[in-house]
Amino acid sequence: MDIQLKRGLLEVCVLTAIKNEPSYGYKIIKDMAPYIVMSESTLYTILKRLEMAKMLTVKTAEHDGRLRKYYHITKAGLGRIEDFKDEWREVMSIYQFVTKEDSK
Amino acid sequence: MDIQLKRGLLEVCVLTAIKNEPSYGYKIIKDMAPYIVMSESTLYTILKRLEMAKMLTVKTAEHDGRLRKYYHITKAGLGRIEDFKDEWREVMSIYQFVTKEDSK
DNA sequence: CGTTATACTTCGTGATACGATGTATTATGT
DNA sequence: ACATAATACATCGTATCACGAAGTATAACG
Repeated sequence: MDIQLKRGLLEVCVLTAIKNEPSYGYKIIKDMAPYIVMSESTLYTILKRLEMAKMLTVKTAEHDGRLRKYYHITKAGLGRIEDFKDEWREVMSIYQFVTKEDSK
Repeated sequence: MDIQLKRGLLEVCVLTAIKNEPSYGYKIIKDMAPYIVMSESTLYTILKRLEMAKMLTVKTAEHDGRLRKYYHITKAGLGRIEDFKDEWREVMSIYQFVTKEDSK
């Protein structure tokens, strides 16, 4: 998928992936894979960015002797998803501009 | 509109704006304004990029004593629009992932 | 005669997705 | 038993790209 097209979607996808229950990096990538593929470096960058923006919080926990960082969505994070949905109207209007058969 | 969300759309919008008839920078911006707002620096950067990619060709012409650079779409440009439409399936699948009410 | 509209250009900057690379541990296969 | 893959996270450098700012120039308008 075109990288430019992904740019507006990745953040919201990550938030969506932790919306219903907290998750951790490795699992987020697997869960999103059927919809959108992202590299680990991208994911962890985004997670850090979302944490800085207080859209999620992090809790480190041990699982089978291995550390996992669980990401929990915040109200700001949920708000970000809603904003995205609102903006989608504009996106669809642009899509229609592109797909409408010639104005002639 | 969120700048990241625009990234995957701008190029295709520009191509769409010259799809039915050749146009020039200033007019393209005006024509697209109802759908998507872009600055002049952005547009001219994109036009140059699309020219390099041979998705459009340029013909300078005089109009009322002022120069205008008319941009004509090429087959590659039309192909780019079609590719975009194909990719839209994926985009919509992502949108549904984001908007589907909780998986519980 | 100044302001706005038309028309295009260049420069620097900030945001950001990605590949490459690295560190560790656990699981699987042969 | 030993190698390979899977799990899990982190960091660095790079390329792409939209944008604001600033500039050049002419025409139209009031």
